[in-house]
Amino acid sequence: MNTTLTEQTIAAWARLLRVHTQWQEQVQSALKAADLPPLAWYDVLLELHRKRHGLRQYEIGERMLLPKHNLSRLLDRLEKEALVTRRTSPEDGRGNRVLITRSGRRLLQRMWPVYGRVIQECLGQRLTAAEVTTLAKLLDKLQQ
Amino acid sequence: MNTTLTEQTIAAWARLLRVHTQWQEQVQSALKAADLPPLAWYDVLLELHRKRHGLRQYEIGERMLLPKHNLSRLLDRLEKEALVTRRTSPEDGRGNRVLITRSGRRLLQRMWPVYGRVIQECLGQRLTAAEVTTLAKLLDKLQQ
DNA sequence: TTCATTTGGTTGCAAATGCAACCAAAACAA
DNA sequence: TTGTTTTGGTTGCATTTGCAACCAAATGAA
Repeated sequence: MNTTLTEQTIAAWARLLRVHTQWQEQVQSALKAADLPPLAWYDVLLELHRKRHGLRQYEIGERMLLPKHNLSRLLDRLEKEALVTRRTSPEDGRGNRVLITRSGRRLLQRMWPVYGRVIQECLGQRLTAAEVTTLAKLLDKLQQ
Repeated sequence: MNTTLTEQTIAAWARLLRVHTQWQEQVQSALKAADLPPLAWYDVLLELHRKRHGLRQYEIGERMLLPKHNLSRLLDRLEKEALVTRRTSPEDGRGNRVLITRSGRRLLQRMWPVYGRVIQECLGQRLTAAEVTTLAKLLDKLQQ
């Protein structure tokens, strides 16, 4: 097992952090320019969109790597805008099941073009298809 | 110019975001466990450490991709802990020049081992040297 | 010179995040 | 059964971030 930190490793690390902030800026400002809510809303809605029977709150938290108290209040905001509903869970009296609403799906559809365009501009356009694949593979190795 | 967003591009994008959050969690919790301040403090101090004559505030902001109001208050906190000093700039009456203090450098030295270890664990250890180099190159293409 | 514009930085207020404590239901143990 | 621990989720409070307005010095135009 290699324990020596190299310059290349530090460089890769620093670049990933920087790329991430740039992307974040691009996405958020594009969304704002289109008068759309922040990216986190999209993430929640997308997770829910995929599951016909909704998700438990903790499941969303796991998928999004979001601490529970944080998610709790994020859902408060989404619920206030009627984009999701919280229904007390039949299988577990403590928790609840979160479902996306019709207008939640509509919002998702309005956000995707804006988001997708930024992804293409920041990533798709700057690398060849082969490079993108390589990148995806490397990042996959870094997960979990 | 390629304008079609592929599945691979979306996958790479999503993975980078996820890897970033994981890293962030790892770093911050390691720092906290060692009773050290957040990563942003390290970043500022490192930039200043490299420049004998300090930096203008806006220069730090550019390097860190941090909005100015945000940086302004970050420096307030650092200054309150005597890790940096703000000196009114001789060359420009509006701005100021920020310098690292001796204890700022000491803090940097205490933070680095903790930070470096996480970098090695999350990145260095998980890829071969060649892969790290490839990753660094790809990320470089994505910058700016 | 004078006036308008830009730039570097700060501040007040609202919104979001982190932390710790909390509550109630579920799971486990005796 | 009863008592303890764990789990899912919420809430109060402090810290941080974002936004917009602001100030003063610098730059540029007339």
